[in-house]
Amino acid sequence: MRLVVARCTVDYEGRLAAHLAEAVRLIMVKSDGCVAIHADGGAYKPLNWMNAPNTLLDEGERWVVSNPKGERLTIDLLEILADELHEFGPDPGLEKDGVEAHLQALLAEHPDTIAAGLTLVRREFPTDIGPVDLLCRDADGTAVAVEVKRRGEIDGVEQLTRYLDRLERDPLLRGIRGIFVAQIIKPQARVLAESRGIGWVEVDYDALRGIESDELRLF
Amino acid sequence: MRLVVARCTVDYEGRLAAHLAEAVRLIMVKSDGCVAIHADGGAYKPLNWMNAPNTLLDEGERWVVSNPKGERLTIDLLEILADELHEFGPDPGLEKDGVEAHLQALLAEHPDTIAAGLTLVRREFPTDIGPVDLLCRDADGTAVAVEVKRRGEIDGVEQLTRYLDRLERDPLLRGIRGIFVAQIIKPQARVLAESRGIGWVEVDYDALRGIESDELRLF
DNA sequence: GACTCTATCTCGGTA
DNA sequence: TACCGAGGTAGAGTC
Repeated sequence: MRLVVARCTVDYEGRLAAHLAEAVRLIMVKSDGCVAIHADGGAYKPLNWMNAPNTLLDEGERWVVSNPKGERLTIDLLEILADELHEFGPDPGLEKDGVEAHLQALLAEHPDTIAAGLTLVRREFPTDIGPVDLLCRDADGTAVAVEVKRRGEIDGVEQLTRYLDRLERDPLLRGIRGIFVAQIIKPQARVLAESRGIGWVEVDYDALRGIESDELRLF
Repeated sequence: MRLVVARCTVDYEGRLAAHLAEAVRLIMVKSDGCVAIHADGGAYKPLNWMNAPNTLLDEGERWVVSNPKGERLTIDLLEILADELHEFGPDPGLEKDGVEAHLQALLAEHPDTIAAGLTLVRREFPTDIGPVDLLCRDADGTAVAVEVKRRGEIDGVEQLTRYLDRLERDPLLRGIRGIFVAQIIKPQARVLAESRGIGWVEVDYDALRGIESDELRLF
């Protein structure tokens, strides 16, 4: 990784046009060629960047980074304050725990925490516009499509509505109803769900994990 | 900005749990206190980060960054390869050109490029579920709600549908129709729009800019 | 390759 | 402050 601290101006031409007036910034060039310009504040997101694959043309006081899509990042270096190269070696990468996929897996194991009597038919049940998170049956044998989100917002209700629309056309699933499940469901999403006859349930992730670990303890 | 290159392990506990096994990485500490851990490859996004406001507790070989929301980032430094401090000064920030707001402004100036005879009533016309990009009238005096996107996808059609649903309840707007406008509209979005009686138009951003600059040239 | 959806989304606006 | 919508969304997974 090459780290350059320099007074510079930057121009990006591509999906939009953007300009950075003169200031001191960090220019990070990673070993895969991607370039990021950071200010000393704000978020983790750089002011400007160029992902790999690209080609960096180093003309000394001007760098031009361009990629096959026709995007171009031009960096004019007015004063270089530091320029260092570091060897990093490989990175094992990030291990995550607690994202939507995990919540979905927990719910698939314990569908009755969504609604009493619910049993799982299949996870990621396919439709022609994408897979439904959980397809279940309730105690009466009625099909139930479940959409799982970490945070329940209006988009999720729209998504479930589209799935229900498709699934209703399948004779085996006729009469299907929907349940929107999330750790927190925003008021607007609740209202929209209710107005469409879709149920909604807030689930407690930590409680689900608790059930899981209790069961593991039995073995 | 403090730049530390170190062999380290990192743990994040907060909105999820995440762990980074031992490797050499860049630890960036910006002057507003935010911390980002970068690998030497991949995208511009750091592996782990903590935004301001937060507090960094430096215990030498262990840093603990915590924030008021209860998130915590723990960095264990096994070997420090570089540790530098740079003064940056203020940053004038990024100037952007060519985003949706600009497209909307151009279309508001030239509503007839959307459909012949269209005149603007108001930009950002309010409804109780959010503002419609453009409210217009066509040559017959019929109200027309226009949703503008840079890229036309299914979400935009859903959004416009919700607005139309609301606007139809206003006696002054009864009979309102919708037009979905974008630089590129995906086939699925077209089909959905058509199935709901919503019109769609692809507009040429550069051509609109051309009209604009031609007009400026007259002054 | 195209499409879909998640994200510690981030970021900016507004009420 | 919370809510809402845009993003050069990026990135992963699937088909």
